[in-house]
Amino acid sequence: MRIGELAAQAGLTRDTIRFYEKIGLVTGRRLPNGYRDFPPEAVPWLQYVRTAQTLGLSLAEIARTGEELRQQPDTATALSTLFEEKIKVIDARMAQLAALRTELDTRVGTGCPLRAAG
Amino acid sequence: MRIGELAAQAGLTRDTIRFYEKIGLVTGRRLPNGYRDFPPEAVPWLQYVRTAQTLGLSLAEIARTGEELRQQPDTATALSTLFEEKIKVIDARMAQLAALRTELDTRVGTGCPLRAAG
DNA sequence: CTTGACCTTGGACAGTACTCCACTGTTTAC
DNA sequence: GTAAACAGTGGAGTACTGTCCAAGGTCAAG
Repeated sequence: MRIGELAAQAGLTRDTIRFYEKIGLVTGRRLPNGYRDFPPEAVPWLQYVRTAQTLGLSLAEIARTGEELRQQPDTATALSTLFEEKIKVIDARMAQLAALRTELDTRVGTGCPLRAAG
Repeated sequence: MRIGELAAQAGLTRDTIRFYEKIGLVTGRRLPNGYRDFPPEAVPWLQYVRTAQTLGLSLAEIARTGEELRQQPDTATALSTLFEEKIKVIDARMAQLAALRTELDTRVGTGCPLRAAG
């Protein structure tokens, strides 16, 4: 798959994919003419990258994840472990938000002291 | 309150507060000697800024919130409205995370196709 | 009256995540 | 065989959110 098709399928620009390749977030082969050639798995991988980004992970962290994945002998197990970890991250973040929500909720109607300070 | 005390109470550096002032996120008067002088309300305001940041709001958006607050005649009501809106943001984000969690959950143990694509 | 803590400004620098550009080469369609 | 669509490179530029520094002014304590 060439860069244009990957870009279209992953919902990114070609420039973004070249940037991702530069920082090691995706890897691909080269065709004899020099064009990049990506495996089909690059599509779900980039979708996962998006997912991980919305979790607040930096691209560097996500790239590290990819590294680890490639070094695992049992990829399926490694993936499950990875997802379980991500779920923990989500749970922690949701708890954080819930606490924030409670805090704001109690402030509604109280007129707390933020007046004119901004 | 001078900048150092505000920084200490809000858990920020002086440089950060100067930066926030530059982008209109906090405002203060000046003492005759040129030192910045912040009102006590700046402390909870900056704490709110932190809160809003963890909600994923940019500093520009938060600054706009502050602007709006200052233009409201009934600040208590305006604040309640504001908090209610933030709670909606939280709820939306939590729903998003919950969906993500479900997605990852179903993938655990299935060995889906991310193999070696990173 | 000096020392040290605190304050000022302006500007440089950093890290993240892109985004755009010019210029050039390749492939595809007509 | 030529034009359009696609690909490559290198490098500059952008937006955001700070962080650090140098050079200097202010103030309280001893």
